[in-house]
Amino acid sequence: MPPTSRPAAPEVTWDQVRERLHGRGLRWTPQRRLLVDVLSDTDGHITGAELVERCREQDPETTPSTVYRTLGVLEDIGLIRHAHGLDGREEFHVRPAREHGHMHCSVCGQAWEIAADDVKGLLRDFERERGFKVDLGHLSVVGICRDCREDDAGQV
Amino acid sequence: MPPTSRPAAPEVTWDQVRERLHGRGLRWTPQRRLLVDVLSDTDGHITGAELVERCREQDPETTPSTVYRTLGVLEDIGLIRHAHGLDGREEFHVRPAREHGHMHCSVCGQAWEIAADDVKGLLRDFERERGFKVDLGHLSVVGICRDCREDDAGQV
DNA sequence: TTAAATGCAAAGGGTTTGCACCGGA
DNA sequence: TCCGGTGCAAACCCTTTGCATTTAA
Repeated sequence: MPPTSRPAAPEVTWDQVRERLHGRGLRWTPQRRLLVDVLSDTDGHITGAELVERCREQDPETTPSTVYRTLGVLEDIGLIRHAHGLDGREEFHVRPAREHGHMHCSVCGQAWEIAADDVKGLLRDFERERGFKVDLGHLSVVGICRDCREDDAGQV
Repeated sequence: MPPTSRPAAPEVTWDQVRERLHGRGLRWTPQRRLLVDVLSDTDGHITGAELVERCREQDPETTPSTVYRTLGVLEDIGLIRHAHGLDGREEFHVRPAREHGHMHCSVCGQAWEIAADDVKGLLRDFERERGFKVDLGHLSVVGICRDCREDDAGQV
């Protein structure tokens, strides 16, 4: 099972972002372009603060407020999603072709993706038994991964 | 399906907390007693800030630092656990006889408990296929509940 | 007696907001 | 032109920390 960072292969045609924005009467600015670029180089999850930092690497003028506001906009138009990491901070990720959740190891901090297929029983059961529509993109399962269990057998 | 707040029925003999603390060379103080009392009146999940507030209702002298430090201690000795709520904030809950996760509706904000039984397939699959030990107490499933789907059929 | 715990006040960190100015369309 | 976006700075909120003081055991 691969760690959270693997080769990108952006699912979204980023050139289309501009049009999606325009379609809603929103604007395409250099700052938004930069953020979109940074996001397109991201395949795993990344916090808002980290995005600010990466944008600053490209353009030191970047200000947090703009980044956070743009994140909101991008989420509104459905290009990114957020979930919550181990520490409870928001983590954004580029909305993939297939929605996925995350699996976090509380020992090593590594994270992996969870595909709908990996939890189809869960999705089905919640739907059937509770009428609850699980938001896969928001699902995060915390626990201890195989490696950490082996490294440190028999801990809480 | 009951909402998150239901009759208490504390699983833990709170009188024993004192002894657990003593057992570790830690102390039983009025402030800790108050927090433990407040916690024992809580069956769902509650944020640190809310705990501070509730303690203040009983004793306006309560200071946040003491509450947060005590929460850490109580978690260390295994009396409470924390997970992350919808907004990513830490939510503490009294460690129940049976560990459980939480199911949050992103529309109405209501939350329900998830028992091991409700997700036994998930626990088993992750164990078998990934060697991953899921931390049920940390599991939170976000989505849309039956009522909200009915109220507002056909929204994102 | 003495280490643990408290209270205060201040720092911290990420995120949000108000507001005047700027600039895509 | 005009409304959306930006940048700045300050506010916010919850949480953590340092340190002198208090207190449980």
